[in-house]
Amino acid sequence: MTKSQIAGVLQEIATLLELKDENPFKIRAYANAARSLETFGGNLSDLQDEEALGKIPGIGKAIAAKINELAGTGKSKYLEELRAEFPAAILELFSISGLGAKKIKALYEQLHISSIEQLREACESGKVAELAGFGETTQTKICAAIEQRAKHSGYFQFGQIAAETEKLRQDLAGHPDALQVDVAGSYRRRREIVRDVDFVVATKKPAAITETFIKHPFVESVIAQGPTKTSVRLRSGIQSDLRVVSSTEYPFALNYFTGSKEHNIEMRSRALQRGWTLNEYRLAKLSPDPKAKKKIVPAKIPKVNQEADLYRALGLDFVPPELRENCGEFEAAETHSLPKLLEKDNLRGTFHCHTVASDGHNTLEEMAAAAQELGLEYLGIAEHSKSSVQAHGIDAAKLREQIATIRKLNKKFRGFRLFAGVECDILRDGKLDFDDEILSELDFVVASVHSVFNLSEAEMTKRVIRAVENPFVTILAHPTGRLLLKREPYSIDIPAVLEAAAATGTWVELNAAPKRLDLDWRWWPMAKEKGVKCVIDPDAHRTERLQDLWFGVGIARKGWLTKADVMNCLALGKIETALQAKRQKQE
DNA sequence: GCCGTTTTCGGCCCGACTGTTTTCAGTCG
Repeated sequence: MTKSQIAGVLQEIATLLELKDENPFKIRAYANAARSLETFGGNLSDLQDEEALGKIPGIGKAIAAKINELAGTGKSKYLEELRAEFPAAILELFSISGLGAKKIKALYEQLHISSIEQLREACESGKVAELAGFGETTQTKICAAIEQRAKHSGYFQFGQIAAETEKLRQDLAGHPDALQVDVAGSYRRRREIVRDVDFVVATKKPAAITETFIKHPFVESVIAQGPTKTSVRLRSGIQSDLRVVSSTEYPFALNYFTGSKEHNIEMRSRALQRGWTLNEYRLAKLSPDPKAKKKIVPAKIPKVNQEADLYRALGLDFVPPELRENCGEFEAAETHSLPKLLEKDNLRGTFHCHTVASDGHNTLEEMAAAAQELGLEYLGIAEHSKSSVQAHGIDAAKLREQIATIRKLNKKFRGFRLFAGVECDILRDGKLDFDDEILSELDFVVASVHSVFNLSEAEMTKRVIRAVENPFVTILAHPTGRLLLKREPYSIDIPAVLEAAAATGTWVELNAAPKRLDLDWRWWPMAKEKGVKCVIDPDAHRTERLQDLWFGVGIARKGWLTKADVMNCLALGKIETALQAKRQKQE
């Protein structure tokens, strides 16, 4: 079982414990452990090493033993016992918004409802409204939530909602009573998948801001509305929450609603250690607890005008939002060792773009012009190779033609260069789709898997490593092949691939297309530790998509990467040297 | 079930909104 499958099992245990009305802290322990395991970026070669597992925060003796059992046998006796108590489909009821463990338990015990279909029938026949604690309104809301769920999965790719979000933010910021406006939440943390969009607004006239928000043309319906908090459904299907606060409260609200939840918990516990309590409005002195054995004398509360002041008050350097996942940022912020993260302006060029020669929509000239407009000094063209028939992959003759055209075009440019490359398919056995002779004529080679995704982990890993070991391969593209919300990554041993990339000096791509964002941010700290270099590519099939680089920068920042870790931060002269050096390394 | 610069026991983040209730439980983030 993989790390993330095991994390899934731990989460399922937590959910089932909730249904059983178990001790809430026990439930939280399992949920925390699941998340902690999922996001743990450190070296964890052996999931059966209980001692190493126990060192992961949130995982103690009992859970370490269960992980060990899962890793060894693929099963958990404890999980099976829990599952036996409820019908399997009952878990899907948790995806209906407005339903939690208590209500689901009541529906199951009193109406024997254990699936969404049964729930819909019970609502339609009016039985749900008759239950104690339920009513007509709840019944109607459940019906609406079931419909909503059928229409949208509830999950959105960051890139799907970015434009809408930025526009809404601008419109709120344009309101004369809006003093400060930010998007908070997972959007601000640049998560690849978001469930909602959170706005925080500082104002003296909360009602006016709320009114503007709910009347915005993007808003489809109002879910909840109060004096400080409003929730709506946008036309795209995503939920959006607005919080309106005063200017003094703003830094606290922004910090709180940016999260992550785990980050907030740590922030609050750090406040408690200082004798303070932290909420979304302020830092306040704890009222003395008469039951406490030893008294904490609260320190004086410093003035907080912006988020950075709050971090300073808690003995921390400012933590960039992308790092707020409780994955080591506190240790680093405390010891002044947070990295200076990559900025968008650090990028000097990019690779891996397509043109009309394969499945792109623009010409070489158009792509080059668009890249220059973005201020880039170089652009690498990498059409699909002949095996990718579905993507109109090109053969050696056509590739040679393109090389010649690129060389000719380059004579016309000043301070800009096109690099001739190819996105060469990695065949089933790890051989490349072109022979070394033609690869050697190119400036760079991107290697990627586009077929036969269902190999075993061992076979897939061997296949990709074989490609990485070809001296002409410059970049390993989208290393897991995932399509967010659509296709799972193929099974592959990423640490082993990173090891091979480090040994051969092959750059690993951070594919910036919002549907990919691959390699995932969770792997980059390990990649960096192994000495692997990153390259951020938009995989653009049309000129506008060059701007996807922005999404890639967000993910690189989440992966703790700096300018020095990303190859395409090199200026034109230096990248030319680096491309040559990569080849000479093994020739 | 986890955790410890005070701790191996006794805590565990905290508030908004809703609906069904007459003071609060459930859900959500």
